[in-house]
Amino acid sequence: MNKIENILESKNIRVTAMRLLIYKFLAQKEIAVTLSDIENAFEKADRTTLYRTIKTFEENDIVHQIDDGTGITKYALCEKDCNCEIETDLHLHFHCNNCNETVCLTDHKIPQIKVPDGYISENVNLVVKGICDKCSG
Amino acid sequence: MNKIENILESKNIRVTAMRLLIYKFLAQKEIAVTLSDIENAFEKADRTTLYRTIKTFEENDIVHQIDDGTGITKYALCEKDCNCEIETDLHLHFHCNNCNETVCLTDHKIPQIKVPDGYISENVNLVVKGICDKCSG
DNA sequence: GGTAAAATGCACTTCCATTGCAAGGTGTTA
DNA sequence: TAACACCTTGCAATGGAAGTGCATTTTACC
Ligand SMILES: [Mn+2]
Ligand SMILES: [Mn+2]
Ligand SMILES: [Zn+2]
Ligand SMILES: [Zn+2]
Repeated sequence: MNKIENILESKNIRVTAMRLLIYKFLAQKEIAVTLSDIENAFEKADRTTLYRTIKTFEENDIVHQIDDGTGITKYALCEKDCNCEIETDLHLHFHCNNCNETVCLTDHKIPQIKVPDGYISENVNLVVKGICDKCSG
Repeated sequence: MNKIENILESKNIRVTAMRLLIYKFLAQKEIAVTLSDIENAFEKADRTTLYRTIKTFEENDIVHQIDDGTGITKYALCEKDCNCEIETDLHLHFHCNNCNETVCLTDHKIPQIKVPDGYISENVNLVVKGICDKCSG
């Protein structure tokens, strides 16, 4: 029934009111959010709590961090069964230069990237910048 | 003879002692550098001057900015005849998780990336993280 | 040399990320 | 249920990097 509780419990994270609220907030958003976004959505809560909640989610593969080049870290819920840490599962991110929103393109996996001899690839970050579908219409 | 002077002049940038020094510093480095790196190399100079010098270089396509995901902006000299702004000329960057250094892989161009219908790609940032050749030996 | 424009240096600000510590909750076990 | 350990939350403070305003110095040009 209460899916979110189950998800948290499956990761051995305590279910708290704050965590449920933040999880719901992330789930309803279709774009990556900054800590400030969360802060604005929960003005009663302390910034530190929100920060540490997100960090807890991140450490437990509930959210992944996105560096879209704006200089501000963004976060988005992982897909269910996603394996963020596996290189072949990495999707690309799109940042709109017009509306400034960043989205996960979860079904656009990052192609295999060749690196020179001697280099070992462990992880790839691919961000495309441009105009999103809402803004290009 | 004095190549650097020529480069600066060709971009209509005044030749100053500071700019020559910083250009030389960047040229001798084979890795991308942070503002702090430059700061440490020129302790007599003011941080703001170094900052604005780099910005001037950047605006005139003498250096390009690199966001390798560490959260600290890095800079590297552009290749001669490079067209940083042209999407097809973009090369990938490699960040070593061991020595923390970031390098331009200038002859590894970024492949064409497909984006969903309605999205327009203007720019791509591709950073591979892993172990560099010096560290993997 | 004199002048205007550009570069430099200093002080200050802003913004985001991160930490220490104390207080409040929760769950567990005797 | 009472005590306890452990986790979570809130508040205050810090740190690092980026950026700005303004006065002073330097440069290019006449
Ligand atoms: Mn994503
Ligand atoms: Mn580069
Ligand atoms: Zn948009
Ligand atoms: Zn290395």
